[in-house]
Amino acid sequence: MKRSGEAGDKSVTATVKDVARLARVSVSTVSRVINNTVPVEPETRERVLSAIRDMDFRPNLLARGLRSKSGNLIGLLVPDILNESFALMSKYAEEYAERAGFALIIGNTNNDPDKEERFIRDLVRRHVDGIVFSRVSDKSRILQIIEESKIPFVIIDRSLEQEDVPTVVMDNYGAGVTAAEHLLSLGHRRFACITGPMNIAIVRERFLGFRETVGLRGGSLPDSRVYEGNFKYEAGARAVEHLARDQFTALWAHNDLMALGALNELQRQGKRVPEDVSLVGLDNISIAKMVVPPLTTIGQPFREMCESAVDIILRIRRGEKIPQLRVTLSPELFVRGTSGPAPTSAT
Amino acid sequence: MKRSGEAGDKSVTATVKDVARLARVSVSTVSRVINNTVPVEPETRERVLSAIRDMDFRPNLLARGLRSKSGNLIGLLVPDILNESFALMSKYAEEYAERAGFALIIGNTNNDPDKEERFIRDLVRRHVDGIVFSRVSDKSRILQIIEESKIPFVIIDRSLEQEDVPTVVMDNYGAGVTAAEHLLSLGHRRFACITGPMNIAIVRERFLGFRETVGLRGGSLPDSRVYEGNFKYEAGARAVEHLARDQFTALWAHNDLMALGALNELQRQGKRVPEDVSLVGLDNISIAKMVVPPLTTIGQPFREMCESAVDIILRIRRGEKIPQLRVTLSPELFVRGTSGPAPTSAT
DNA sequence: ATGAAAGCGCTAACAA
DNA sequence: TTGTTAGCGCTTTCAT
Repeated sequence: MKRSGEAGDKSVTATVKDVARLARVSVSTVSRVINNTVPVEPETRERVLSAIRDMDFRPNLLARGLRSKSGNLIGLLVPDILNESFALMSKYAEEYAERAGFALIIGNTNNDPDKEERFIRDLVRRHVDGIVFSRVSDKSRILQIIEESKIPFVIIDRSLEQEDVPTVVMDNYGAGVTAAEHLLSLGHRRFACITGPMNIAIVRERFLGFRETVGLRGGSLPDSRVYEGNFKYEAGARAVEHLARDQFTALWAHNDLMALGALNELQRQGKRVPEDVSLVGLDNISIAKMVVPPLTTIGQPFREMCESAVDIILRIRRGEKIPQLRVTLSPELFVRGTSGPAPTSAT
Repeated sequence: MKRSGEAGDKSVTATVKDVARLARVSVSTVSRVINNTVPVEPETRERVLSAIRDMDFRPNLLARGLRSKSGNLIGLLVPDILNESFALMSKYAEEYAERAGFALIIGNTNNDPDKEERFIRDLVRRHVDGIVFSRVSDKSRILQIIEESKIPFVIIDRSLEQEDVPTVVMDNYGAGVTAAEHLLSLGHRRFACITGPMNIAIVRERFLGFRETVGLRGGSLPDSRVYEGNFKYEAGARAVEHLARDQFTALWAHNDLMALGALNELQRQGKRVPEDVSLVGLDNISIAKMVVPPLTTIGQPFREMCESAVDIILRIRRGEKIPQLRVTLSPELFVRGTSGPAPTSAT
């Protein structure tokens, strides 16, 4: 049995053809009504719309995609969906994509360059309208695949050495400045820092902003008080063990997980936070405000970053010129319980 | 300029037609080689494969989907991607889907029934091969849409009143039994419980398993020591405030977030954990092992659940009969630092 | 074992 | 303003 074409036949998905028949117009007119491309006689238009309603017609996105090269789908690649920051990115990106009439297909690359490549290839085969990705690997091959595909793309949260690629990032240098200024304003002079992996560009930027600001304002941050971590909780604890013999009153960790690990180890050592040591994190993850004392931290502007990323994709797609290839957004400081005045005894 | 068809022309995506021309066969033969449908002369096959390699040909999934009703895509709907448990589900589901040759499109419904419906409708329009979803709303409309679409689906993690729907869940009753038995074996007799919202079926099951086991083995759990929470951190703290005047030595929270809130409030009240009160959670989220003392908890078998869910989708798709409509998997107990022997003074 | 041709459901020339 | 028609790139009869 083929489709019957009768009104009210909702059990089988209706097609433009069915709608056309019911509305007594051609399929192209149906298409015109759906897509608002060229004007249609109001009366005809009404007939079509009513037929669409009657049959509960919804255009097959595969057919549309095949024909018009747009399936209203945007791909998002994140390195680790278990990381709350990336889950947040997924959430916001999806919200903005939906608002613009696009669905979002999320790929969790699991920090695996091969998987990242497989994902990109899959997205290309699905002819997505754009790809937003937080890049993990530096294999230029991936960038090449995506550039060849002519699919609009934008890199989010991690910046590339290359400058000619659309990118949306937090002002990482600024985050370092913010952390330093907050602690300096509380009277601290002896600083320590737990960084992320130094081979990541944004990590170096964060550190630079922090160290330069500390230096400029008379604080001290010798190399012995800098610990290179890996963004994991355990690294924070290890860092504090490592820094234990050194005297410092202010500590900035490059993410909240390491800050939490550091907090835990500081307390285990009998140090009071913030009375003996002030601590600042970065990310503003949800547990940050649950620990005791609640963590002072810097929040990334993920909402704005995602909005901007989706917006850039849509602009490129429409053939618009992008005013600035690199969008930099400001971090936000959340002052809570782990930062306080520098101990007066410390000189 | 149309596609050139020359070997090595990778800048424009090659099509079956290009491959056919290069291999000097018809497009149908190319299709046969790709899909291994009917046997192809080894020599011809080699020619085709080599052409595919040369042109870096990858079938357009929209075209394939349009024609064969399968775009190798499975949809996953979760109520909140920020919830680590659902992020974990996304991760595992994606892994198993990829292993089976499918991509996963993740939808974050944000606990919004309307959004859930929009998502389902979108997935239907994309003709996905299956839908896995952790259901939020009880609007039967959604189930109706998805059933009408004839797309294979399975409900994961949340069970429905309806029995005739493919479902994969943890044994929630068993989780309650496990929690109770662990605490009973440590000598506890005076129990308390922080539950999730009682209108959720799995919450009632958890509670039932806990209460029945406690009752059967001579423990006490009066209604005054049962607090209905909402799965959030703050609810755990509130619960403990509420239960404060009551004497209990063992507390089970229906998720880790509430357990952590409870732990925090217990410590604030000066109660020692586990010396005065033993505490058990559920979920085994990553921070569970980071707090002090590390949280004893029950882990959901998400990995197996996702594997099973994807497997069920694929079976239905192949037209196989599902042996059991409802798959129930066992939880796992992780004994850590928040549970210990009942205080001897407590009678 | 292989090829020719039809067609999935849609959009976009091109005509009228 | 509307209809006719030709594909998008693939799979799948139906012949051979």
